[in-house]
Amino acid sequence: MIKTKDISAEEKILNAAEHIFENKGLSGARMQEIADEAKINKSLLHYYYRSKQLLFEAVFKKAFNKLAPQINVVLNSDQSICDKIINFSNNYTSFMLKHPYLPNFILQELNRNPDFVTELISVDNFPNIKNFKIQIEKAISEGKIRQIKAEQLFINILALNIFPFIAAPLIKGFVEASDKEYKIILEKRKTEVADFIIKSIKL
Amino acid sequence: MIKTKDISAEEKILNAAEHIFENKGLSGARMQEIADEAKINKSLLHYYYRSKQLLFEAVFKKAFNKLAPQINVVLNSDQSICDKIINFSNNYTSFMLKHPYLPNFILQELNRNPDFVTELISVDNFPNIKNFKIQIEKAISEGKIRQIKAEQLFINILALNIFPFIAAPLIKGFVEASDKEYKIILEKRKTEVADFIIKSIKL
DNA sequence: ATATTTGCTGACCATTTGGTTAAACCATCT
DNA sequence: AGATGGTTTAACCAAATGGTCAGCAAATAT
Repeated sequence: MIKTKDISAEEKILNAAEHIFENKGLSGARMQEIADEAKINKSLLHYYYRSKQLLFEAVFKKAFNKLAPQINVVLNSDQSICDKIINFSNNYTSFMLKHPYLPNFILQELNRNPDFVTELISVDNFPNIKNFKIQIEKAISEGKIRQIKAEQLFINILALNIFPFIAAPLIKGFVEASDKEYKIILEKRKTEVADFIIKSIKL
Repeated sequence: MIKTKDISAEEKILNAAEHIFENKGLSGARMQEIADEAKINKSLLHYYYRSKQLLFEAVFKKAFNKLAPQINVVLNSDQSICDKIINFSNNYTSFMLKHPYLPNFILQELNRNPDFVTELISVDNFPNIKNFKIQIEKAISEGKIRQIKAEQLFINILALNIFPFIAAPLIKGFVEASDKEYKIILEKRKTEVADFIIKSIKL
């Protein structure tokens, strides 16, 4: 039972908008549908957020701010490379199993409107590869891992962890897995992915 | 100079629809916009394709039929595992550099409407993991590669190759790469990815 | 108690959008 | 030349959609 009584209308709207936008995208979502889900009048959407575009941006930024910290653990924490890979593969997959819509939503809208990235970069602590690059180069020169570009390794880490969520419907088809079976496959990836990466980069 | 005179209206429509749908998605695309791009009257869209939904499905199926054969090279050809990985990483990236919109389009619309997969499975040679699974299990028992589930390896191969295209805008932001620089990174992945995978699964 | 601000709603509006229809156009056949 | 059948277009339409506005309700201030 969710207490809907004691959360503000503004919050109810944002929650409803999250749900609808994440499922249907900016252009597929309807203001009326969001109002219905929030169980308030459509006018109230505009009262609090002025326009569909602004409501969407509020939702998008909220979503992005859920993901950015996870990426930053890889790029800007003081863990060892191995720990980063192990922890990220574990934590990210756990998190995503609870929010499987998120990566698809963010990537989709970012592809639709690439200029949006420029806006994101300027604010907050937008993930940046610099520190990670230094760490990787140091580890290579110290003989801890094999020669590899930080960018390529970083892309690989993201790809292996994020892609299974974005491509879920397709992969389910290829491997003939039910929702339940696919969830098991994803669970196994928590350790499988880290293993896979480390086996590839160790000397 | 493209000869637009000698291609049929039906074809012009499909080409225009491809372009618009791939950029804006089903709900974001406008019939009028497609008509404008095809330089024909909007009514003609309905004359040839009846409805937006049917036009979209024609575009989607055409797109999917471009991708399926590439996947099938991995799943259903008689190459060795290594060759498959090397060839797929090389061919797929080359192909995608020419059609960078494709994977995003397909995955997006499949996520929006997962039942669509069910339809796809029934027709044509929809990629299936069975043969690949046999090949992997044989290679493991023969001591050619380390122990690994075929599903997991397959997901990894797809993830490493496809993800960089889907997440392009985001990654560009993280690694501070221009379009040109990012393209170079992708070019390098043609061999980089195969290397990465093989290093991980060899004994 | 009354005034004033803030939260919320129903009715309404202009525009957009997918889709239809009747008529014009045009090549081919008789 | 005239009939025929496929192709193309302009004009139109009903429904949907984002958005506005005047007013009601409820809280807060005076």
